[in-house]
Amino acid sequence: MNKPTEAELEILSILWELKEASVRQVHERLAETKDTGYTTTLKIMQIMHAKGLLARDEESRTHIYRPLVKQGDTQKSLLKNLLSTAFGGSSKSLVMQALGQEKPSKEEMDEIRAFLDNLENDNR
Amino acid sequence: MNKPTEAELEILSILWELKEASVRQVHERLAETKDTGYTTTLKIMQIMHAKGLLARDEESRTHIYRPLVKQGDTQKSLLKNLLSTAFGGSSKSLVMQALGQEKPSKEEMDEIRAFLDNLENDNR
DNA sequence: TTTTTAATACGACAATTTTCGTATTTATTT
DNA sequence: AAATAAATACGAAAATTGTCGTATTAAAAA
Repeated sequence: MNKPTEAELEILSILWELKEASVRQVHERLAETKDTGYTTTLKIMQIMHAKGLLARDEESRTHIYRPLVKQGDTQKSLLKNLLSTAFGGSSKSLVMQALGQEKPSKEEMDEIRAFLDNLENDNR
Repeated sequence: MNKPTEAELEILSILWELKEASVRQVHERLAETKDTGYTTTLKIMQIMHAKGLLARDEESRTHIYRPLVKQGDTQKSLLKNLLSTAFGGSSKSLVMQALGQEKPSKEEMDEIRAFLDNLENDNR
């Protein structure tokens, strides 16, 4: 399980949302926040395909790419890494920092509460 | 505010815990999980010092380093980045993944609940 | 059918990060 | 004092990542 690079993660993120897309579509989304050329996006997506991070459908001239890694799995491994390097393994402090970052809606908070309650009973 | 590199973060992490340490002390901790030479650790810490990430006391022959960036600030910026790239901005899903990762103690869970309650009243 | 447009392939360069060898300096031991 | 040990300084190579120019190929338009 190789950790995706920063640029790869940006692309994965777009594909997780769109499910599938052409290089151009991805590039256009990327261009909103970044200022790099089309061929750069293309190249990175080709590399990701070679690495097994993306599948691609070559039927039509415009290739269509899909993510091959699950968002959840990637999230899990990135968090695990961040937890140990930056948070000294304390999920509590991570969680509180994250909540301070972006306030969730009331509904989401309730979900989190429910999740906490489950966790407490559940013995792992 | 530059994002520390992976190797820098590992070192910061150790220094946040120890408050201050020599290169050798840091290197010995690093060596538990990594297999790189002493001079590599030294070099990176020198670079970090040059960048203003670490302070160093040169009184004795063995220099003593201290972190100059706060753990909280670094956590905040890393989380912000991760949140937008890997979690589509949803702090809820980040929080739930993190909780699933490492189950906090009962006390910690209560703190999180309290934090949630505060957050809900507080309007930001 | 010719021209233009839009896509991929590929290689090479640039930038950043990591790694370490070697020299030098300073302290400690014999 | 000489030899040994332990530290820093420094530069350069290696590895990784990001960038793009140019060639080629395929489709669409004229």
